[in-house]
Amino acid sequence: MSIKKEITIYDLAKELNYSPSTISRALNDHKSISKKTVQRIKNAAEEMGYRPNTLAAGLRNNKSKTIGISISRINRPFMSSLISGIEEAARNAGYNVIISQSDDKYKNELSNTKALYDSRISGLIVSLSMETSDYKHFNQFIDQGIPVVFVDRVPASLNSYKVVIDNYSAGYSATKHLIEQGCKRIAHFAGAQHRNVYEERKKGYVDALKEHGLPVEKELIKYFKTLSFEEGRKTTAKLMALPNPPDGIFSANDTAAVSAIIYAKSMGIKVPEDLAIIGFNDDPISSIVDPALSTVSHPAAKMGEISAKRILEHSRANYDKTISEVTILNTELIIRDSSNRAKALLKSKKSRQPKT
Amino acid sequence: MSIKKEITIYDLAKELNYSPSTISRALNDHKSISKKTVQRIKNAAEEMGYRPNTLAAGLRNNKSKTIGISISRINRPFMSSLISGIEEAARNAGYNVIISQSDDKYKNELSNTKALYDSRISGLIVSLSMETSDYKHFNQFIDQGIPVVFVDRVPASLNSYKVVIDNYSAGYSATKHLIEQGCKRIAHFAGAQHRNVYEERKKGYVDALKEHGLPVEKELIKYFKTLSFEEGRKTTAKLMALPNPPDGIFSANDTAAVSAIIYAKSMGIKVPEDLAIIGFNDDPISSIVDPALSTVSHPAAKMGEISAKRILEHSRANYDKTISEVTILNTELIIRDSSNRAKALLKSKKSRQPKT
DNA sequence: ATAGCTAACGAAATCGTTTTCGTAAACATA
DNA sequence: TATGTTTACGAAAACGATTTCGTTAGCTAT
Repeated sequence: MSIKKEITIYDLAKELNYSPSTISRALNDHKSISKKTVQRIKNAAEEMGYRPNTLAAGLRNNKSKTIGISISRINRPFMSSLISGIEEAARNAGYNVIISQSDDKYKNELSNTKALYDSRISGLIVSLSMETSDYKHFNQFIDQGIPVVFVDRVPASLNSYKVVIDNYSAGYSATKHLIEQGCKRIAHFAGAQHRNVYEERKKGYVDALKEHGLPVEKELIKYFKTLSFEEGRKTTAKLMALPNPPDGIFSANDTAAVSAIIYAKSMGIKVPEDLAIIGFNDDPISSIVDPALSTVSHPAAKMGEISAKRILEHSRANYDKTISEVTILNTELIIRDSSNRAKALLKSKKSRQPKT
Repeated sequence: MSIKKEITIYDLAKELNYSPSTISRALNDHKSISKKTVQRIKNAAEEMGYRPNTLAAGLRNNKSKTIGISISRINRPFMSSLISGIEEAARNAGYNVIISQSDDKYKNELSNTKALYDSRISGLIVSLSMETSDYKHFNQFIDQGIPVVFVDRVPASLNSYKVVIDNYSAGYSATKHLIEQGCKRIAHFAGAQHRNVYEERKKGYVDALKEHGLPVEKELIKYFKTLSFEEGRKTTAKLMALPNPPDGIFSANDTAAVSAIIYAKSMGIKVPEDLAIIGFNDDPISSIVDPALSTVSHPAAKMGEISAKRILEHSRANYDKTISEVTILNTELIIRDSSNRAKALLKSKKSRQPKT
C-alpha cells in the first residue's frame, strides 16, 4: 500500500555525516576506509534497511552481477542439473543467473547471446547448440574481457575456459566393457560429429574395438540427428534386421539406448544375453527401464558449479582477458543389467533350478 | 581487443540533430513523435548499431525487464518444463528470466525473493517451497504493484495471480479410473497436506471413493514427506504387508508410483492385475517403466507460458495493483498399462492361447 | 485579430552508485 | 625545518535512459 522510500547511500551519508563516497567504499570493503568506520556504516545500513541498487551499480560499472547461460533446452536432465549447479554457486556469491534456450538452433544462440551481451552479464556459460559451427558471436565477450565458459559441448578451436568430461575415455571404457561381456559385433549410436562430445565418444569406441582386435564396421555405426527415442527405435529396428545383427550397442545417449532396450524387448530379443546395451548420461530413465540401463554418469551439477566458479574467479581477479583453461572431470561407468551378462546368466540358472 | 565504444542515444541525437529526449521517445514508439521521425531514428539506430542499455533504463524506471522465478529445484521434469515455457514467452517479449531455487526450504525462498526484489524484477513467478506457510515475503512485491504469479503450488489465501490445474478433478478422475478397473481397496500416496496440490488430489480421491460406495480407510492413506523413490518403496512394502493389502494405488506423483511398480514386480505382485497403479505428472520415467505408468499429465510448459504472459500483460497495462485472477488449466488422464486391467487380461489370454 | 489548441520536439533533472582526483591531517624521515 | 608518505576521507563527474515541464510553430474558431 504505502510506497516506502528506498533508502540510498545518500541517506546513509546524511545520517552518519559521511560522504556518499565513503559509504560506497565502506559497503564494498574498500581498504582505504578504516575498519571502525566500515563497521559503523554497515551497522547503520543494516538498521536502516538499506538495500543496494544493483541496477545503479551495474550502470556505473557497465556490468551487472549476473551470469548468463546459453543452452539448448532446459528441460533435459543433464541441462537442468547443470543449471542447478550454476545457480547454486552463483547465488552463494550474490550473483543472479539468467538463462536462454537455443533449442539447438544457431540462429537462436546468436540472438540470445546478443541479448545477454546487452544485459551486461559478468560472464557467459555456454553449451553449444547442435547447429553452431561459427563462433564469432563469442568474440564480443572475449574482446571485452568478459569470461566465456564452454561446458560439455565446446568448440575445438576457441581459446577460452572449458569444462568438460573425458568423452574419449568414457567411450573407450563403455565399449571395452561390452567387449568384456563377450560382445563381438558392437554397434554405435553416434551423435553429430561436429560436436566434440559425440566425436570423442565415437573415437573411444573405435579405438577400443581396434585395440581388442575387433573390426570397425561402417554398417554398425549409425549417425543420429538428435538421438531421440523415435530415431533410436527406427535405427535399432534396422540394425537388428541386418543379416548379421549386432550383439551390443554403445549409444551416445540414454534416450536412444532406452529405446533400443524397449524395441528389443518388444521383439523378443533378450537384453543383455542377445544384445548388451550401454548408454551415456545416467538420466533418470536409465535406472527405471527394465533391464536397467548401464551408462556413463556425467557430473552435471558439478560441471555447472565449476563453470560458475571460473566466472566468479575471473571477475574477482579482474583479468582483462579470457584465459584458456580446460577442466576435465571424471565420469563413472555404471554397470546395470542391460549389459551385465554374468548376472543375467546367474539369474537364468537360478530361475531354472526350481523346475528341475 | 579494441574496445569499441557503445553508442548511446546521445550519439544518435548528435548525428541526427535531435535531442536525446526525442531519440528515447522515438525508440519507444511514443505517440508525440511523428511517424517519419520515428522511422528515421530507428533506421539510424539500426545502422549505427545502437543497443539499448537496459541497466540505465532500469535504473531510471526503477524496474528491469526481468522476470524472477522462485521454485524448489530446477532439475525436476515438471519444473524444468515450466521454466522452459516461461523463458520462451519472456524472451519473445524482450524480457530476461532469472531463476532461484529454494530447495524446498522456506529460509531459501525468503532470501531468494529478497534478492529478486533487490534486482528490481518486473514480476515474480513462484511455485512455493514445501515448507512455506507464511506469505509475508510476497507483500513487498504486491505493495509495490509488482505482479506475483503463483503457479501450481499456490497459497490458499493470498490475492494474486494464480495459474493452476484442477487437482481435485484430476485426483477424482484418477481414482475413479481405478475403481472402474475393478479396484476395491485403493491406497493413496499423499503429499504434504498444507500444499494445495496434494490436499486437493487427496480430496478428489476421497470423494471418488465415497461417491462410488467405497470406504475411505485411514490405513490406506499414506502421507509422504517428499514423495521420493525411496519413500515410495518403503511405503509400498508396508502396504503390501497388511493383512488386507490394497489392490490399487493412486500416487500424488510419478516417482513414488514408479517405485511402487518396481517394488511390486520384485515381489511377484502382478501390475495391474493384483495391483493397479496410477501416478501424477507424466514424467519421462512414467512411459519408460514396465508396465508403463498411467498418470495425469500436467501442461507444465503451458503453465509457464501463461504465467509469463500474466506478468507481461500486467506490465503493459501498467496496473498499480496486483489483480486476483486464477487460471485453471486442463489435465489429461493418460491410461497406460499399469492400470489397464482389460488390456492385461486380453494379453494374458492371448499368450495362453498358443498353448491350448 | 486574438485566444485556444494541437503536434512535435527540447532542456535539464533524475535514478543510485562508483571512481577519479583530490585534500587535509598525522606521522616519519633526512 | 622541510619534505615525503600514509591514512582516511570528500567533491563531483560520470554511467545512459527517461520524463516532467516546457516551448514553438501552425492551425482553427470566433
